[in-house]
Amino acid sequence: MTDTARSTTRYGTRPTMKDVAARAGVGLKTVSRVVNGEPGVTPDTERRVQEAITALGFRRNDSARVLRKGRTASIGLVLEDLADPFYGPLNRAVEEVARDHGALLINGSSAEDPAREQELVLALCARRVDGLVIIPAGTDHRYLEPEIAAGVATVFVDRPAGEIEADVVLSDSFGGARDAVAHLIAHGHRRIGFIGDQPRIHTAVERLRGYRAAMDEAGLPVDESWVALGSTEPERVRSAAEAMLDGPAPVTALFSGNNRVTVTVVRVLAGRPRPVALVGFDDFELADLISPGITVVAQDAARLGRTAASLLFRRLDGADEPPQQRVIPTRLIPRGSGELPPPA
Amino acid sequence: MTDTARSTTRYGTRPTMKDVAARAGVGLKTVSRVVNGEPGVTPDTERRVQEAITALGFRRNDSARVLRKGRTASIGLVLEDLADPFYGPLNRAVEEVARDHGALLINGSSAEDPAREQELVLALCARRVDGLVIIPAGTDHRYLEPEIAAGVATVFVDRPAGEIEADVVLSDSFGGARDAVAHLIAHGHRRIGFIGDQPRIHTAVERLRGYRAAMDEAGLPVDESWVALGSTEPERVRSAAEAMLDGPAPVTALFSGNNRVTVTVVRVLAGRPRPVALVGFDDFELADLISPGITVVAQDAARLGRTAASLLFRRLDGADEPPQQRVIPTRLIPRGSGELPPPA
DNA sequence: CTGAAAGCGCTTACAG
DNA sequence: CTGAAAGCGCTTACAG
Repeated sequence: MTDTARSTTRYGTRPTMKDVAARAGVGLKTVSRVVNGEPGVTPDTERRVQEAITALGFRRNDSARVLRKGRTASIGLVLEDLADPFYGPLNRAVEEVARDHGALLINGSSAEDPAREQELVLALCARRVDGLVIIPAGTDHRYLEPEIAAGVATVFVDRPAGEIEADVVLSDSFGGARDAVAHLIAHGHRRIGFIGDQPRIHTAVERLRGYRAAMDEAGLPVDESWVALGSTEPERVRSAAEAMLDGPAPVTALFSGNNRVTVTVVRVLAGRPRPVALVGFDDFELADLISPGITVVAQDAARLGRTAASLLFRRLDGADEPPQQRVIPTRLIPRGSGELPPPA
Repeated sequence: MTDTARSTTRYGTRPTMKDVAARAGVGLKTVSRVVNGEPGVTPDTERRVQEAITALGFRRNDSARVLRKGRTASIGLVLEDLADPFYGPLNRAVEEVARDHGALLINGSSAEDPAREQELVLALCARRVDGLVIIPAGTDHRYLEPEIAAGVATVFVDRPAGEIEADVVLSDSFGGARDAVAHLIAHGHRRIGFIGDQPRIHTAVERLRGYRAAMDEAGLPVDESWVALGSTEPERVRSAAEAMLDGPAPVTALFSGNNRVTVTVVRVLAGRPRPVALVGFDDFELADLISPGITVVAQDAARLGRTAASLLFRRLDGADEPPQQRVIPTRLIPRGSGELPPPA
């Protein structure tokens, strides 16, 4: 049956309310009432309509409905990479909130490319999503102004919007980084390296600021060879780490600026005879099972997502407050690698 | 400006082609031509229309377009949990293929709940997605028959569809499990335990079948206390592992049925004095940095996603072949834990 | 090169 | 309790 049915009814042949109405011998509006569970239909009429619906395999076309209703009951989430485990819990948290509000989630990766971010965001606006949760790749979001003015609720997460005022939900990158570095200092380190993400990324800059603040508060000088911002490609991170460890002013501890950097640094350190202390920004699975366990500054990615999505739906429910900034605290989790002392 | 503009133009006040036409002093169809880059508009007219578009902040409403065009240029992906790192690369791969075909991706988690899967899938059908990629939670997909008959292309991934014929892309669970267990046997083990997912999940059953086949081929008996299928909750896995290790016929090696099981088993083994061999189904980040490195049977999740999405778009492009089944090979990666010998 | 009319599948506003 | 008409914002098919 499948093949024939498929080839003959393949496209555009779905039954409509009009078809159901004709088959049930009622008006269009009556079908609409039954489909939407509105009152004012006799049980007998309702039954006839239900039978026609079942017989024809009718399913309401929500994209027609949307056109009349205004709201699409869908939101967009633009993040950097759907494959990055850091974004999984955030993604899921946004989905749960959307689901609670009866909305679907359209997802996309910017691949850290501002042009791709813009293309994706504007495609979502063209689909008339009710709102957007954006982890920005770009630094200029003025392209969103007409959309926001037209009523597209927009919340930025993890990094702030550029050149426009908008709601934003951030982790405490500065505070978390300062805690991490202060932790290493408290364990006796004086020469500490920082390997972070590209300097155009807000969190990288904030974490560098936290690193400098902790060093400064302890009265420790920072040799500029101890700071390396750049891509998170393994080769770049590896050579940055090696330069710091083997350079003229070798570091005794490293602070890595995000989970991708940490992973590479762990690999580099695993191949070395002498232990080097390490604290990483971002937690990751099994960090406690490596030996020593990796001390991290954990972000609460699920809470980041939940907070952003809740804010979004508050806006959609009509909240008309000025743009807000929410900061989610981080948590230092000691596991061993950050408590290693400097060599005697 | 933002606040006033937002509160006055908040909803439903986006400019339409009609507004653009009025402002540019042209007909509706001319605006449509300019917006869609169709030929047959003089440069001068085009310029006037473009000016009106910019002045009004017009953006074409794709959801109206969709209603006329038939295709929505969107596909749905229903997986188990957006937060699960295993699905990240699959998700991203599906997105990339969708993007190559100009389609957006609507995402959702079934939370391993058949009712929620169905609800989500039917909501996607109501939105008239062109196609669906489904990692099924349920075992009866007859509810999809009218949708498939109406032309919704559907591809199942990771687990087959239940009670209907449909395209499916699977990892070689049976072969991978057999390889894993044969590997342990080759390293001298005779008493090997298997801790897997719930028996209603197809992959769990296939992997159990692979386990039994390998044992059988080696002429080894299987004590039924060595097999435990069930939830992947840490408590369940922990007690299953402990029962096998401390029971009357203690195992010397474990084969864990998926990444969540493996993670818990690694934790259990880390707390034990005597080394126990382990091979896990599914690779995970940093598996090589734990000591010993965790030997795994790796699935190619990205290829799973890419294959499924490509098949989907082939269907959308009119391919009218009978339902296909594609099997993606797995790969055993020895890292140490699977090469541990049994105690002397 | 340009545009008026009809229609996609629903909901809204209204009348009986 | 029921339904005919108008309209959401586009595209299609056609005419000038």
